[in-house]
Formats: sequence, C-alpha cells, structure tokens
Amino acid sequence: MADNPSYKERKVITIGVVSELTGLSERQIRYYEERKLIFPERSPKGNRKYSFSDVEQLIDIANKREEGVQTYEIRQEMLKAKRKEERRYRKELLRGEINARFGVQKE
Amino acid sequence: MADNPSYKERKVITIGVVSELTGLSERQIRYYEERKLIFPERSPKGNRKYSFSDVEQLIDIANKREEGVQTYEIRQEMLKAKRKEERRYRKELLRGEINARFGVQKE
DNA sequence: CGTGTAAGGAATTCTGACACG
DNA sequence: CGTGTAAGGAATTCTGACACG
Repeated sequence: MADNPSYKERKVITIGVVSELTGLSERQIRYYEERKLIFPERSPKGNRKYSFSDVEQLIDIANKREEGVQTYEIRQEMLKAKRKEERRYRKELLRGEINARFGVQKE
Repeated sequence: MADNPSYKERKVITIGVVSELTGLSERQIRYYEERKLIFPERSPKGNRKYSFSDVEQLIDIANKREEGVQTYEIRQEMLKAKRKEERRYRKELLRGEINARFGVQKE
C-alpha cells in the first residue's frame, strides 16, 4: 500500500530539524511524546528520530492546541480514530477470507 | 511530477543517520561531497542535511566504488546522465510549445 | 586517490527540576 | 496543564591536517 522504501514512515529526522519543520519548540515536542501523542524511535545512543509522518502529526497537534484542545482530548481522538481504523481492517480481512473459501474464482 | 510534500527530496537527514543508512563512514560521505558527487544543504549553523534521494545516490556511489570505479569517473557518468536528461527535457518543452500553437485542440 | 584518525571547538540532544499559572 | 529556562553531561558535527599508499 505504502511505497516500499516508505520515505514517509522512516524515522530519520532529529528533533532539531523537526522543530524547524513544525515551528514547535523542542520542549513542546518532547512533552507531546510524554503525553503519548507521538512516538519517535531512538538511535543507539538515545537520540529521538522522527518520520515525515510524525512531522505531519505534530502539525495537526499544533493546530488543535491553537484551538485550545488539550493534549488529553487530542489523545482520545487519536485512540478513537485508531479503533475505527482497526475495525475497518478486520472487516477487510474477513471479507478476504470469505472470498477465498466461498467466493467466485478469479479466471 | 514528484509528490508535492516530496519526502524523497527534502534535505532533513543528518550525516550520522546517513552513515547508518548507507554503511559509509562520515569521512567517506564528506569526501564524496568534496569530489562533487553529492550536494547536501546546510543548516543555519553549518550542519549537513541530506535527502532520501541523496542516500540512494550514496548507495549507488558505494557500489561503484566497490567495483573499483574512481570518484572522477563516477562524476563524469553523472554529468553525462544529467546532460542527457536536460536534452530530453528541452525536447519535451519544445513539443509542448508546438502543440500549443499548431497542434490539435482539446475538446 | 581514498580513507582513517587525533584535535579542538562549537552546536545538539538528553534528563530531571524549578517556575508560572 | 503546557511551556520556558538554566544546568551539567554526553554525543554529534565541523574543519584542517597528518598518515598511508
């Protein structure tokens, strides 16, 4: 589904660059991690690494915060969206299984 | 043509990460820049920033070097490919202009 | 030519804490 | 709650140079 090299998801960007890209302070970025809104990886020596996808997520968070939405609420929204996505995915899986057993044959 | 956000071309990766990604030493990466094989941007304070595209380019360079190709030769090949690409592009431009004046109308 | 390394300095990042509100 | 800041240390990056071959 995603590109195989998947430039968007590779966690390769350091916090300083993320700060420039998002306009957020490093303090804010680390705090949003503490509040479980963002999940960077760590380099061997402990430096945070973010993906472009994380950068976009942070920009969304920044917009919500400007509207006065609290981090807790943002987290709730994220969890809700995630559950919805999982339901959609399971449904898709199920459809595939049913087709494999009872569906019309291809060719 | 490329994605608008253009994750592949944004120069956001520090040299340490590029070193991990490519298996090349920082010394080698800086040297290939000196030889004009790679063109990182610089952060305000002078740190090199690379794109995913640069990383791929470096992997190609590493492969060529393993085959014993010298940096000078690699550079010549790159310049040749670039000129070829430019000819293709100008041809494309020209075709567009001709169509705009004399070509069949759409609709 | 291509790469390793030691050198010294400057910039980056990390954590835990105090501050304000 | 969300963010700024000073603190001290560790890791990163930079440049110019010497070394080997």
